[in-house]
Order: sequence, then structure tokens, then C-alpha cells
Amino acid sequence: MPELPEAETIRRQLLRSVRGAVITETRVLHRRMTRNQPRRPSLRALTEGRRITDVGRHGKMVTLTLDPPATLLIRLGMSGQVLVCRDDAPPGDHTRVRFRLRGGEELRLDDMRMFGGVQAFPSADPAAIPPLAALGPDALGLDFTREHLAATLRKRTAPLIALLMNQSLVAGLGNIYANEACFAAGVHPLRRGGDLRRPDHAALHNAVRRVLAEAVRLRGTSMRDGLYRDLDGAPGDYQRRLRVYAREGEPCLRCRTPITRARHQGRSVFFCAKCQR
DNA sequence: AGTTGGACCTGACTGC
DNA sequence: TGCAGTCAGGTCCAAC
Repeated sequence: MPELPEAETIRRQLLRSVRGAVITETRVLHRRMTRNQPRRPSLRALTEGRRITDVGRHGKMVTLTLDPPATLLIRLGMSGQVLVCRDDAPPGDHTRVRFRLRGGEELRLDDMRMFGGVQAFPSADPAAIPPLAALGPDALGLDFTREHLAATLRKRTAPLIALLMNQSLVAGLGNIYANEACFAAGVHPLRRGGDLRRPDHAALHNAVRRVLAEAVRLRGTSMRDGLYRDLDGAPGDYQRRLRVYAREGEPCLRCRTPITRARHQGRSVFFCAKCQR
């Protein structure tokens, strides 16, 4: 599932493969993918004829900086896949948006479930791009400090797992890494945010960074449903390192207690009832 | 303002 | 074999 590590893997590969390329033609194969784009300026007007000068990321969002100045925002949703291929390669069943590049290549967004999307803005300044400005600090960025985490959780009554996945508080965590970070910190994911104490903040902050950094190193997590693939079509390797996610009933790797699965707001929450308090 | 629950979306899987 | 039901989850929106 595309969370920060998967988005970062794609960002790095895009940087190598499309930086410097000029978009010559933009085609939207399914309208849902551009549901957030205003009629004017249109996606086409903001992308065609512009050069990709940089590829960035904030949380789970991938940004292509264009020249003349504009920004193309890519959200992977839960089944989004970015591909770079020849522009004459036939589109797949789930190919949704195609950006033809000068020189015969093409940047594509495939997305079976269409929770993802693309949106372009007439500025290269992140502060001028509302979806980016609404995000909290990137979970691997310098602004995500232990103090920020503590202030964020203070007085909150929602469960920790929900707060960690709230992108306006800290950007980059989805269900998999939020569950893994809670385990690594030894904190129960359903505790109210405001109930955490200073040692919890320190452990959790440390755990978030450690888990995400390791997942980036292993190029993300690909579960059995096979939805996440990188730019080359290769799966990530972090699924081998999962310690609680999707391990209901299996022994905790620290204490052998069977992992518990609970439900919160329709999402699965995984934890060790003995190691996480 | 913070929190909660449903809707969106499609393919894989399960049980009868 | 076929079909209905369930599950997965990022994000947005309405309701409390």
C-alpha cells in the first residue's frame, strides 16, 4: 500500500528516469482521476509543453516540479502505480492518465481502485499548493520532532492509530506503518493520544523514524494482493519485516503472545496485547 | 474543534 | 460452477 516509503521509492526512480523530460501530451482516460482539478486552469494547460525539473515528495504525495513553473501532484491512493514506458505500449486495463514525453517515452498512472489522482497547480511553491500546505510535517523530515509529536497528541481523545494516520498532523503514515511504529514503540495503538507520557513520545517518535527509514531502504511493502509495485514493476521487501501488520494469531516476535486484531473505524488494528500497553 | 462513520472503488477471496 | 457477501484502505464529507 503506498505510504511514505513507497512514495519515496517512486520519487527516487522518477528522478532518475524523467527529470529533464518535456511533457508533450496529457491524456486522461478516466475522469475520476482528475476529480480535484478545476476546469481552469486545466491539467493539460498546466502540463503540456513543460519540462520536469525536479521530483519531490511530502508524506505520501509525489510532486513533479515543472518549467514554466507549475506543480504536478500525484496521489497513489491505495492501488496507484506509476510507470515509465514507450509511448506506443498499449495501455493496461487500469491505465488512467498518460503523460507523453518528448523522445518517445511516456509517464503513466495506473490505478485499479481509483482512490488516487493527479492535480496540477500554476506554481512551483509548495506553500501555494493547498493539498501540500494542509499536510503536517513529513514523518522523515527535520520538522517532525519529538516535541511536535508530543504537542500533536496533547489533549487528544482519539486513538493513537487514528492520530498517526491523520495527514494534517504528521504526513506519511498509513495503516501498515502506523501499526508497525506502535509495536516498535511498545505503545498500544488504541490508547487515547492525550494519555501518552514523555517516555512514550520519545519511543514513538524514534519508532516512526526507524520503521519508515528501514522501509525506504527495502523499497516499501508489497502484500499478497500485489497492489504495490515500483516504477520497474518490482515489489518491495518490507513485508518480510512486518512484526504485527496482517499477523493476527501469529506469535509476537518478542514474547510469543498471539497477535491481536481489533477494528477501529472499519480498519484493522494489529498489536501484541502483552508488549503494547 | 475534535471525533466518528459512511461513501467511494474494484478485484480477490470465502462460504454456501 | 456460480453467486452473494466480505475485505482492503486513503481521503473526503456529513453529522454529532
